[in-house]
Amino acid sequence: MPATASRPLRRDAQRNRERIVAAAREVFATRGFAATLDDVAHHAGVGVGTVYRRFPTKEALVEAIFADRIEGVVAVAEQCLAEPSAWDGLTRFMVYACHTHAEDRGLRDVMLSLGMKKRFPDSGDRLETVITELVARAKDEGTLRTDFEATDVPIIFTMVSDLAGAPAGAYDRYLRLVIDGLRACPRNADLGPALTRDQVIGVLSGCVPPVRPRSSAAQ
Amino acid sequence: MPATASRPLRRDAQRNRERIVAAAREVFATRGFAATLDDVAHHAGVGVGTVYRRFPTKEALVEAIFADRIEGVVAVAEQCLAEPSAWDGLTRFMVYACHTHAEDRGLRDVMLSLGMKKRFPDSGDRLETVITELVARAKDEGTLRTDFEATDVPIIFTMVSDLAGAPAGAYDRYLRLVIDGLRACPRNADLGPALTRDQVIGVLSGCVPPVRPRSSAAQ
DNA sequence: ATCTAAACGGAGGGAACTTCTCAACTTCCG
DNA sequence: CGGAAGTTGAGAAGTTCCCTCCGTTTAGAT
Repeated sequence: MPATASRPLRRDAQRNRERIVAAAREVFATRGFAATLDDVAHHAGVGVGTVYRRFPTKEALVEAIFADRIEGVVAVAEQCLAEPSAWDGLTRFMVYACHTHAEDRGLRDVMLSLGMKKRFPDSGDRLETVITELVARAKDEGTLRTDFEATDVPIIFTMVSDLAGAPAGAYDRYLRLVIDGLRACPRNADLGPALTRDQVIGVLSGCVPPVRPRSSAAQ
Repeated sequence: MPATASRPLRRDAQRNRERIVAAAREVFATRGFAATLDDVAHHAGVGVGTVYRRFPTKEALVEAIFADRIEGVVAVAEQCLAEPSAWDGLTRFMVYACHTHAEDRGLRDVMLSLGMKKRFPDSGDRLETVITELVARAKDEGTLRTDFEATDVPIIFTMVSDLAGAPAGAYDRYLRLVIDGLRACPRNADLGPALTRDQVIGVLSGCVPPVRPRSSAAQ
């Protein structure tokens, strides 16, 4: 699916575009939004100017790169809804999501900023709907503790994805630990009230670096 | 306990020193290591030059401010060892530590960087010893899952302290969730091998900003 | 009241980062 | 081969931040 193809790119330009996209995927995967366009350009073996010719802003590059990945995650989430066991569906989704976050820090950054609806608002909506459903079904089933809420899911993603840079399998260990705490069990502590959607967004925006590193903090 | 008091400070200097310390505590508490000395100076109502006269580097200020706090945490940890129930001792320590982290982001940053032994190496050693003991006792007691290790403790601190900026009580919710996953329980998943000490240090250094914001990433 | 060493302030040096531009050059392709 | 499309990479312009410098103020002893 080429971009708005008003005219086919010259062959070398096309080749460079592909190089840029490939390099950007790699660089964003390891450094997340913190990656710079100089990095990307250097990695692709082209000048920065070339990157800017193809993608007017860093934001545009991010969108070009992650659109399909995000859709992929949403698709998996929707598949998980079809799982016969609601518990398995929910946990399979969480494991899958954390796995992608650990593999690709850029994807993590995009996904965790989905709630703000600045990028990919449609995918964001769909994902929210699915997660809400997944949680509701698992509670109905009786396997998920009843004081768990859909808003907890992205928070857990944030917590676990701290470990993205860790040696392979580390995030897995802690995700399993957390999931073991999610089971309905009489010995469980009482969690108290869940965070509201807005509170979650507040927390997440503190954990995801902005695409443009300029602005820092309010007062 | 005045610093190496070769000569008593002039009264105005002493007053300013105290103001600086107080302001630094506040500013570091909210912004962590990311706080700037300009911030501190402004907050204290003095010029930056005054801060530098009293504390030769930012590092020195950090050490002056957090030495006693760190010792306080270590002391609590040691008290927790005396708790009759090993489980209560361990969890009380974890809750306490996370509480302090949520209240004071600077303290969090210091504590999580303790393992590198650059600052407060003695307190760091003592804390490590106590945590190891706390974990061992709870496993002996049979209340803590046997695949949990002492190296997991600081990682859990990191995960939960992501939520430090969140509305009051948020970190509490997720800490309780994680702790519920720590109980020995036949239904638990198998966690697999724990992280080594070095791996933990690697993870933590990725989560704690450096005091000096210069260096970013290796190649 | 005077005087001097101590303390002060805060502009700005310098280093490290960014994103993004532009004028000079190169490559493709009809 | 001519010219449009593409490339280049130094650097403009903007951040942020640590720390220094030095003219000015002031505490406090005489």
